[in-house]
Amino acid sequence: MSVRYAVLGLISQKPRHGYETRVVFESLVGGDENWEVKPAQIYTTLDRLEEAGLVERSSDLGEGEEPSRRVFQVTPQGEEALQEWFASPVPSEHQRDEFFIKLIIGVACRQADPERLIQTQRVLLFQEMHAATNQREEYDPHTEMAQILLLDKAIMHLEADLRWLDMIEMRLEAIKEQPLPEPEIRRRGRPRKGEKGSTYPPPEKVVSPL
Amino acid sequence: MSVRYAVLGLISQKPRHGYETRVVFESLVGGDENWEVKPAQIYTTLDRLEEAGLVERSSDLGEGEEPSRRVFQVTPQGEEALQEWFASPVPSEHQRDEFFIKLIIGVACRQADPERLIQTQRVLLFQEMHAATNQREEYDPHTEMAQILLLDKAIMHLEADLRWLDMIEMRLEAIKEQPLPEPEIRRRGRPRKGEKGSTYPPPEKVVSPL
DNA sequence: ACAGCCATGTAACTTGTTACATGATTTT
DNA sequence: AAAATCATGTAACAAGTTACATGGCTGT
Repeated sequence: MSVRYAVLGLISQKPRHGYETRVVFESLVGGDENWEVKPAQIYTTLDRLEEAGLVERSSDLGEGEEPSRRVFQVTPQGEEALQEWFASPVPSEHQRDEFFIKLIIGVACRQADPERLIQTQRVLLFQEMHAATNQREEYDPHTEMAQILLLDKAIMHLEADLRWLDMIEMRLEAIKEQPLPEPEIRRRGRPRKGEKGSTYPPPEKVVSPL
Repeated sequence: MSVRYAVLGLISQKPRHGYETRVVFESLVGGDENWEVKPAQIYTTLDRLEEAGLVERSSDLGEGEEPSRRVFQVTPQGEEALQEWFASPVPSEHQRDEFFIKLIIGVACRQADPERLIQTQRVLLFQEMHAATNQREEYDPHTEMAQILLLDKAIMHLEADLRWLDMIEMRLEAIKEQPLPEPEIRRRGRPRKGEKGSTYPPPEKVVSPL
């Protein structure tokens, strides 16, 4: 969801074609090693933005140069969508930790050695940490601050993941003893008199506390 | 990618049908509020696992009960795939921070107020932190350790995000002064003699340092 | 018989990736 | 002319979400 609006924003700043959009985006965000955007994604997002009416083909192609490149400019609706995007905060992604589910299921099915799982995971995290801190030092704090900040975030999250791995290891014995839950499985059809309601509740509107 | 193998693992532990898989998975991971899996995803993944030959329809349906439910069991290839999954660590997700790209582009295009962006983001993070810590206290440490651990991870990441937001705020003046980069845009066609290579390099095989 | 409820699908859509074709331009 | 190189595109796929239809069972 982020690339869509990033592309829209870049085009709103100035009409651009696909390649230019990609190159500017990647240089903003430290492309090559950090946040790579595949060319195909740029072109398909441009198509989709155009289809949504947020962007349109620009007829003026600079100085008559550059034929055969589709230059896009933003439409009023595009500007509007962009403002909405700016106005709304970004919710954290839900907690879908693949490692954890692997550990839990591996333990519950007794098909994997938990110590080994944790160890290989830790090795990978250390490698990633190493790579991130090394690369951080290669950036110029003056001209490449964005890249540094992004790497800082990655490093902080890696630290958290490592500490979390320690927490898991400390409670490993307890985890091992946890059996696979056997929750109530219901037949098809309407529940009987005493049976409780759905496991899959309707959206539960959470009202903002502010 | 995680749900695919989670489903495979649960089925390898014992033949199951779609609903049972979903309910067990959610109860493993603290479903309702934490890691929700839509029914549709379970059924489609089951179809895909079957198509991939990792899972097959089980003919024995318990005690002759339960007709009209597709019960699946794992195949030898499924077991194999599962072992591969267990053996390989989970790489951290790449750093694609939507808030950050929003901030950078908003600043560069002078279309958004950075202080306001940061403030609304911080408010949301605080809310999420509050919700997470509150919910953590409602779990029973003995029987719902998995849910607690997942929430711990979420909390640690929220802490990191809040600290990171502080870092960004401290460097905000510097960020504001950074102009949109204007990298070299190349024409189509082969580059001229002196021009440097591609912005989009082939995969760059990184050899593990171990 | 009918209404309500819920598991079980199915279809369409979204974001993103992989793999491959096409086209322009320059070097050899 | 041929090869090299890269931008531009297209098609197919993957994982996940949303919306909606279907079918089986129970209560009234």
